[in-house]
Amino acid sequence: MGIAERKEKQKQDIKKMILDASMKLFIEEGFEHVTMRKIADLIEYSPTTVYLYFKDKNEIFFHLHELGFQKMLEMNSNLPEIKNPLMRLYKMGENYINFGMQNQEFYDVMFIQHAPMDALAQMENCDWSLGDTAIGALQVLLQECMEKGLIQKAPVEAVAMAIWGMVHGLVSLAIRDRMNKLVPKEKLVSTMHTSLNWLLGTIDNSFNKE
Amino acid sequence: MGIAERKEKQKQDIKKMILDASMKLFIEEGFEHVTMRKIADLIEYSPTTVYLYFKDKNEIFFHLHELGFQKMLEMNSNLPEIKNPLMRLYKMGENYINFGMQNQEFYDVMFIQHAPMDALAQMENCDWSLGDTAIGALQVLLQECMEKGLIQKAPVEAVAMAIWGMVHGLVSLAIRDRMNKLVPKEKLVSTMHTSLNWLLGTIDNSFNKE
DNA sequence: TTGGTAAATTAACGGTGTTAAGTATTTTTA
DNA sequence: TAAAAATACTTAACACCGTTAATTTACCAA
Repeated sequence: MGIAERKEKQKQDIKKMILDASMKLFIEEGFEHVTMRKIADLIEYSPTTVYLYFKDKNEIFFHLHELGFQKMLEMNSNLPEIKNPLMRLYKMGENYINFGMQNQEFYDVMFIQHAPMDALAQMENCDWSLGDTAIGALQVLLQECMEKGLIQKAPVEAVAMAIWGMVHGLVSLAIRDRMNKLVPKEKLVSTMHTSLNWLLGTIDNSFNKE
Repeated sequence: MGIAERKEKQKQDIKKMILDASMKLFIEEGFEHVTMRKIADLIEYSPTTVYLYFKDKNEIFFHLHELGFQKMLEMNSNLPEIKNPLMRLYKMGENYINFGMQNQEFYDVMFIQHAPMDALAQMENCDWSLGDTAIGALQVLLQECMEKGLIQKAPVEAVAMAIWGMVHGLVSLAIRDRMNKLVPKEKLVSTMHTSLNWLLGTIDNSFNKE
């Protein structure tokens, strides 16, 4: 039955077209300018056709949010080659900030917008596995650092939340225009790195010993 | 001219009615359920009348965002009585987290939503003075702590950004449902306090000396 | 060729922010 | 006090939005 296969492939192709169009719209014009009608226009179908491939708009954003995590993962592909876990931690934080600031619309849908979480709440498997995996990786890394005596021992969960909280806080405040006056635009990213380095420096044992 | 005064007062009364209605709506039903028509319904005027008192919806949210800062300031009224600046810093952070978690819709419009900043961008005085004042207070406090040798010396701006970033990151991740699985709901606030205490503990000199 | 199925569309519903034009109402002036 | 001017408010409409029901078109199997 090659016919069924081809049909299935066509279906996947159109799904991809829809996601590509959505991505184009929200990268170029921003989240709030992504509308079902504009998506339909871009792929040259009627608006209702989109609903044959996705349950609703939230589901589309859920898929975009997944693509965002994929992109983020690619950005972290330079991590495994860093042997020193503490250096890996520094780099991980810097990657996070850079990813957020260079892909603001992706960051928005991954960590700020309600839409993908609303879609998630209506799925059978309601876990935010992508996010939980990411924070899990941070916890494992922190654990390794502590075991090797590179950073001060402390409850891993609390430290992980603190670090994630800080980098997310910096990026999301910047994205939502709350840092416009505090730091000049061109120094924003470098100041964030300074803050991150300060935080990691305070828990860095080699730093404190000196 | 008592008439002009009375008219002016009436005008202010209606403005207040509009803001009260908006506040009621967004506290009880959430930000996205605040619509011009619902506001008009609540105050029993036609939708267009609202535009005679506010330029647009963003301007209404700007005023709500101001009221949020006022509420936050009230919550910090217990700070001046704390003589030890380091203890004041702890309390300030805890207040921030508590305010955000107890007034999620206010927090949303103050630090996450675009609306008030969009309104600000179209005003003659484009400074986000409320936000900048708040972060300024944090910087002054940190400066005092450093001068008295209570915490390790470091660039004030970077440390302030790190602390603000962290508490904002924690609260905003929670508000936007990114911590549902990571921490059980009932332990969320206490875990945030743990993270904050961990961060401040690492820079607390009295803590490190022991 | 016909019948059935899958895919896509048209039309519509109820909502949104916002504006232009028109109607009351109130105040000022002659 | 009556007419004119200014103020306050409403009605109607525009151009959107997400979403659904009903309908048409395109395709494949017998």
